[in-house]
Amino acid sequence: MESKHIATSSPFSLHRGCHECNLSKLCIPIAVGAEDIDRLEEIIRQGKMLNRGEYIFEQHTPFRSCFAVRSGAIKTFTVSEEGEEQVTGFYLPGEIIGLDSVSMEKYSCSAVALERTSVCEIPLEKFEDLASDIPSLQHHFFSLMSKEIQESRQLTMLLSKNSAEERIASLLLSLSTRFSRRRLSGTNFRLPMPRSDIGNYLGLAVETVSRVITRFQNNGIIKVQGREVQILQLEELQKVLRHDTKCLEHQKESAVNGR
Amino acid sequence: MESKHIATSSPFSLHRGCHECNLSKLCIPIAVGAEDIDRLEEIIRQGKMLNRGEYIFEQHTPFRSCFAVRSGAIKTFTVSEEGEEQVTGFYLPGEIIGLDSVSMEKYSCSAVALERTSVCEIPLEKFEDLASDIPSLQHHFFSLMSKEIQESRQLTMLLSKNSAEERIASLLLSLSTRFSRRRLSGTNFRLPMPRSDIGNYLGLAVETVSRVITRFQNNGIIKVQGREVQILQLEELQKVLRHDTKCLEHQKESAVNGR
DNA sequence: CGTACAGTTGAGGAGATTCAATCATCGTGG
DNA sequence: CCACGATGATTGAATCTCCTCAACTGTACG
Repeated sequence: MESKHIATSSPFSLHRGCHECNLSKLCIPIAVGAEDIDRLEEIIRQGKMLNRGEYIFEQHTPFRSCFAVRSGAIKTFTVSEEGEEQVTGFYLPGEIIGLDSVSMEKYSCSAVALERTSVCEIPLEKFEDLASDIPSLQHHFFSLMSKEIQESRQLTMLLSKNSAEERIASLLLSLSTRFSRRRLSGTNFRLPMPRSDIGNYLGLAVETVSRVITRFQNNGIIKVQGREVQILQLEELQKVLRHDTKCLEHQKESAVNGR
Repeated sequence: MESKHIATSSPFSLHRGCHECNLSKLCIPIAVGAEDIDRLEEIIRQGKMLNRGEYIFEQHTPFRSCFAVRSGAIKTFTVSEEGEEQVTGFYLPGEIIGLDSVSMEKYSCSAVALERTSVCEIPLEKFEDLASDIPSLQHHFFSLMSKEIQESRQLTMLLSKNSAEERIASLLLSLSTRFSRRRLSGTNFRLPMPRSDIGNYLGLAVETVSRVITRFQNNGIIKVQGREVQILQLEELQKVLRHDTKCLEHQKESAVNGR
């Protein structure tokens, strides 16, 4: 269970540059030619390590940098005046955090490591200069931010229109495709976050998350053991998201049928 | 009721440049020095007029430009595969639409005029070149996009954590501050959108929107006549948003008391 | 081996939805 | 200028999904 850390966060990989990073096709370097990667590397501080629970940055502190996740997993969240936490996102290797605070005075959310995690720091001031010089880099960064807006819109839509089942199906599918992109299994993976964070993120009570997951399992769509997830019927999960299927065969009936 | 249009969208103002536009402090030009505004004006197509119901751009068509709203009001929305509409935002003068599609192949949403509206077109390709040349412009544009992410996050939060009353209070307050920014009344204004769009945007049924508005009115917080809104107690509305007050004194009781 | 925390399960209740009917408003054409 | 249909808005009643509260189970860790 801890073994996967070794692969991605060994001391060696930490000090490799963007050239060697196997995430470069997902990350910032994708935008720049080989000759410009060196300039990019110059401004990026590589491979800062964090233990579970450690902060990458904190809400309301001065904004300096975005961060690329290199290994591990991160959650971002805001805390309202009343002290309520709101999870705004989960970030996996190859993804960028801090885009919502670019060109702001202060970070608009906090970011904490959900497990042992390494990140690359992208100081925005220097980065903006570089982006002015390299049009494709500016373009790519616009694109990243634009995607972030779209994803947030997606989530908004999910929350405003979809049932608990559909929301959870959506999250599972999102994780699945994001693992696949990194050439990991899209059907067998470990949830980096506790149920409470899932609920918070999706606007559901923990109990509801738990119930829905159990329901999915009873319907043979997934198999769950703690945080270990196995997607057995990907298509069914997609159907759930499309309002096609409802898996809410309330257990009453099956109970009556003596199962 | 139609008089306000004359002020902001008379043929004259349409062909005035950014220099004279009274929205320049809210819009793009804020970022550039006086000497650079001319270069900005060169690439911006000013004052395109649209009637209510006309599209500024349509989802899935090739992305070319962002648009700054000059007068009127716009709603953006996506249509899912099943044909369901999801309103993603309302935009008032001084605000920019299309940021969620920057550096994308195609528009990720459609934009239609909610009333007679004029917009300025910002062709992104040329704009990116200019942004490379003018660091403050690049910076400002990053900032705009970042704000858009944050606002979308705000909305997500609203939908996931807040009741119907709180959501509607939030929208009213948002409109109020946005009108104020333009030095219009923040307490007396006309809703540019129908209840159905409000409901769709806030993840509520039209009936719920109607009920909550009526409730607010019964509690003396606002006065509503069709789309004309008068905020009578701004502080109370803010309290609602902070979970402080609940205005759900269900009418039952007042009915018992013989009203 | 007990404490703490994460996750599951059950019962009951509250807020929002859905369905249905009614009322209001507005632009249009006779 | 008024009647008309259409769309938008309101109100009521019944239903349902999800939340809350509570108890319980499992698991990690000192």
